[in-house]
Amino acid sequence: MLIQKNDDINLLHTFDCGQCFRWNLEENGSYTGVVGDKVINLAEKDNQIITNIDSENFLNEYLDLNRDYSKLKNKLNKDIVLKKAILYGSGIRILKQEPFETLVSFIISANNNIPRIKKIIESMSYNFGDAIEYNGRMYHTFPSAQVLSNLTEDDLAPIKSGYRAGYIIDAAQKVSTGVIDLDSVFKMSPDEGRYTLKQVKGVGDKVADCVLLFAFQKYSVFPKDVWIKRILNNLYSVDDKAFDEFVNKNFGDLGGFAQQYLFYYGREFL
DNA sequence: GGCCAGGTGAAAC
DNA sequence: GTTTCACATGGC
Repeated sequence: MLIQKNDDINLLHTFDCGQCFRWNLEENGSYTGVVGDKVINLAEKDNQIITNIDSENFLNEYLDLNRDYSKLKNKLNKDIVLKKAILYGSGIRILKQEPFETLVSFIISANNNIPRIKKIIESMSYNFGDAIEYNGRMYHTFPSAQVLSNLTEDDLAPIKSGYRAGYIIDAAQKVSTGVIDLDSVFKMSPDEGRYTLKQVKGVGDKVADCVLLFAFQKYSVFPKDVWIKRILNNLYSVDDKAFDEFVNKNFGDLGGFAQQYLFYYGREFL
């Protein structure tokens, strides 16, 4: 299936900017990922996106194609540094990812590096998710909270998540039993959502903020990790103490978008 | 070998 | 409240 290309999407930038872990570049230049129970392949060709998915609505939603990025970019472009970052990361789109998967993925991300984060997530899916065949290959869904909640830390040993195994199980149990109602976070303010997510062991401000931004569409949230601290320090001479105020004042409601552009830009050049 | 990686929890001040 | 340290694992 073809969908008319929104002229403001770039698959490389979108899948490489650090928000997601399960999209991989194929030899032919297309990207394959597992989203929910679907294996999706996407390719850019001329001014169109070619995909195996027959639901245009599904992709519009996941890629947030109905959002007018030119509008928010126009606002952010007033900042000279951001203008460069936006040019560099043109076509980044913040995906609407599944909350539980995003929560567990960013729990795994703590004190870890990206290649290993991806390996652990793939291994977890391979061991505990459902198999799907696509194009002669087997793929695996991200395991449900229900399935993970019945595992022990020993069961998780094969995925090599280290001390995070207990955190993963805690998240699965709190979600599957309803101690935490993830759906309710959609309706919450960022502060309420952060408070709710932080009830899970292994979830602090940074992990919670990534989940709020990448799964719950809290676009004002600006996840604060070592990289973005380094980047703001370098590009704006903002130190740790001035960080929060600077971010609120300069990026406001669009903090999440600004964070993604700056993160992607800064990681390449700093 | 030691240090680091998209932090966090727990135990000190 | 703020600071300090351990934490599984793997790559360099």
